[in-house]
Amino acid sequence: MALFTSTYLNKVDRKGRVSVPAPFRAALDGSGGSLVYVKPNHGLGAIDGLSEAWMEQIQARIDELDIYSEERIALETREFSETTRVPLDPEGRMILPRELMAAAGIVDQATFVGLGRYFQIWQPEQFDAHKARQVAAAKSLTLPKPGARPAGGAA
Amino acid sequence: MALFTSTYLNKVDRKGRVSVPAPFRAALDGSGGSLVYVKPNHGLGAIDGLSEAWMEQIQARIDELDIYSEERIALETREFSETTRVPLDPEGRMILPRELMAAAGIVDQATFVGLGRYFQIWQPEQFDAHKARQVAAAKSLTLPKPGARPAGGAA
DNA sequence: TGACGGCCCATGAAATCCCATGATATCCCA
DNA sequence: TGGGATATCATGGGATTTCATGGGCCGTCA
Repeated sequence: MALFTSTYLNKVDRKGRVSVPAPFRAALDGSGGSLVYVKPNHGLGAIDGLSEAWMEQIQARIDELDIYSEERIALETREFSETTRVPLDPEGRMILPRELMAAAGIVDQATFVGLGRYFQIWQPEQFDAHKARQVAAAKSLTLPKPGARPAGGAA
Repeated sequence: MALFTSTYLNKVDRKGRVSVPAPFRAALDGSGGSLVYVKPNHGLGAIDGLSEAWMEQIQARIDELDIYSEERIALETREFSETTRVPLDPEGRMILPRELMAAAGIVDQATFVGLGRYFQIWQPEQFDAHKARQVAAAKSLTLPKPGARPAGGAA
């Protein structure tokens, strides 16, 4: 699965269309076709962009939980009920759902941010601020060898 | 996985292209294909060059963390949002992203520095100064035996 | 009918490919 | 082992394609 990396600043035109950065398109194609799943990220005030393959990952993690458990229902609702499947036009553009644009504060520019397995779409200034915070927060974080860390929560 | 060693001074042409030293290319090919991932090294004012295999290592470690955990988001942002996947042309050249060149102070020459598992790209004079400092600092350092050092050392 | 989404076409800038050059390396064979 | 023939490499330039962006037109659905 190709990784989403780097950040790109693109314009949103009058019709609400934005070019998905070509490298992101390639990564999306590789995992299911020319479409994206978008979902509001309420905690961050951004939009999450997911590939078909990643959606399945999320489902797989949810499948670890008991059916009908409160946690599972809450997560299912959060992960899927607000997620929209968005096709790309022949030029590789997507139309951002209006509520998501509004919630993220996006008007005529959008920053696409690669985060490995998925990406985010931000109002440019908000992303700059967010990134500064995250880089500071990650300053002293290290990446242990696989297995060196107690598996988080489920196991 | 072949190691990156030695240092090379190459020209950056008008189009922003630089030849990746042939031995580095060989090492990159061996670990994923004719492409490099580049990432600003803010602490040093240089550019880090990573192989596909190395990036996959990083992703694999991040995959151990809970999705949407604060730690994971911080690391994803730090590791991927500034990292660009750069393909090599048929002659083995790469195009350095403009922001990275600017951040590293590179204009028309670049020093490629092998550092084992990865390499760096420097503005030549800055590297010379850096190297002098490093050699001095490393003078009395030893290399511990495998396993002799506790794993989780936060810098 | 009017808003919206889909398609197609057009444009300039940038990236990519392909070919060419000289300078080193490397090889081969007597 | 010398020395020419052959690769490899870093470099340069021109031609071609991709990419992001903008606009227009048309069908659809309420």
